[in-house]
Amino acid sequence: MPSFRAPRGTYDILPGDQPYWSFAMRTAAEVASRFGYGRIDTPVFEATDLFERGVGDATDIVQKEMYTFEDHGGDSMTLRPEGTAGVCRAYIEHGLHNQPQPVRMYYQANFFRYERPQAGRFRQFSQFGVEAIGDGSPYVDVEVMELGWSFVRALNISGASLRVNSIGDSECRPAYLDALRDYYRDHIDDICDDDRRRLERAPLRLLDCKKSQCQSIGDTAPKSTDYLCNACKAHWVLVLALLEGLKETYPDLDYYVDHRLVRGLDYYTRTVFEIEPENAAGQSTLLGGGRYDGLIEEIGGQPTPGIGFASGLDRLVAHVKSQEDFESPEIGPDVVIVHLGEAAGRRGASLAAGLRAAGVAVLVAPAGRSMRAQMRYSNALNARYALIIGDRELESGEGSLRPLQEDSGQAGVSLDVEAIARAVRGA
RNA sequence: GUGGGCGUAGUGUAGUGGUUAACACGUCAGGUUGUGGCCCUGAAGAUCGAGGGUUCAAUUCCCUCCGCUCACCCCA
Repeated sequence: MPSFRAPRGTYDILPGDQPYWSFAMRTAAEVASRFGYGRIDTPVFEATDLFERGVGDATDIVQKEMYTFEDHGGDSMTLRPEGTAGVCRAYIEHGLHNQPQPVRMYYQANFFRYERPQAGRFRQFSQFGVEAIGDGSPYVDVEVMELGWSFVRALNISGASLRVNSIGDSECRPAYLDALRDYYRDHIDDICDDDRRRLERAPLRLLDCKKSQCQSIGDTAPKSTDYLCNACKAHWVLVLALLEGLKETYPDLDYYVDHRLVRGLDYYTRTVFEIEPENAAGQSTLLGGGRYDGLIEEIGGQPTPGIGFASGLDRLVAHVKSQEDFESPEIGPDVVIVHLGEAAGRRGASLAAGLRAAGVAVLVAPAGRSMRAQMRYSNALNARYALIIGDRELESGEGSLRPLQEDSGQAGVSLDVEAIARAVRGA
């Protein structure tokens, strides 16, 4: 056994898997820019306070999942467990409220949470997320959902569904929570132990308990949308109307209101949503987000509305990989130089340098191997051509260029960069 | 943090209370004179996760630990 392995909950992405990742990341960037979102990168770590205040003291993330450390100056720092707090911090810090609102930004980055790994859940994970800050209108809510939906669609993931809900705001939520607690207190004997603990600490979470006994109780629990204040109600109604309108463009948009949809972070207000794959199970949420109208103010800015989502790239890539229709490019070098003898080796090395400088992808076969071995090597790398240089070629000044993607055919080519580059590109 | 499953070469697997732990893929080397893919031959590569125990003897039985994995929790 090797003495070192990737830390628990982390993994290596080897060259062979990179095509899946570049596809996902390229798609994310394309979709985001189509919607007018500009990329933002923020630091991997931030002041611990930012997350405690932004994400919420009471959340599991803050309570037990953060990678927190004290730096040498004595400040408490934390590896970012999510993306929104950092983006909002940047919005405030750089005065982005002076730009046309809303400010639309996206990120693609790694995040860190100390959790027990399982399928689709890692300690270092990758997210593509977007944030639209500075406009509280329902139009933006639906724009963000549309963005998320088209991203998942662009990844060729079919059968996904969009769940939406509204959990109100600071105005109307307290009354709803009271109603919810009252309801569950009446059923205190019927719910599971976990739920009894949740009752006071995180009442919203009662709703998405997976145990069957609790499910049926949740079904008849008070609905947040019945407790919305007038402003939240109007917002919600328009969100639904716009969502319905989206179906003109996306007839397969499978969205539905889920009264049990709540989210784990404290900052969410009003609209929340998730996209799940066809066979949802375990850690399957592909994308989740919502509105966070109190967050900017909470971390020291002017009251500013915002909405966004984050999608789990690790999970999305896993889906892409499982769908067999993904064709990997399988790209080899243009040329592998096969050389016999030291003089030919030196000549080959200098030709390789010249060709690379000219933009041709070239490898020199490992020195000291037989010609047969070098040819096998060229073939194994899926090269387009083998350029053979031995004593004969050195003397005549003409190398043998052998196409490897075809059964036969071999031509002489003058041993200079120009001629070889032309021959390789020519075809 | 709590449960279940699993730990044999780089990868995927087989196997047995007892002499040199097997197979496939991969890697490397050969298959005469300088030419790949298929094929053939050979080689390297495993303290059988670690430690302890039972036994004349353990990779195989038992315990502990570690690791991986799935699920709960929570979330992307």
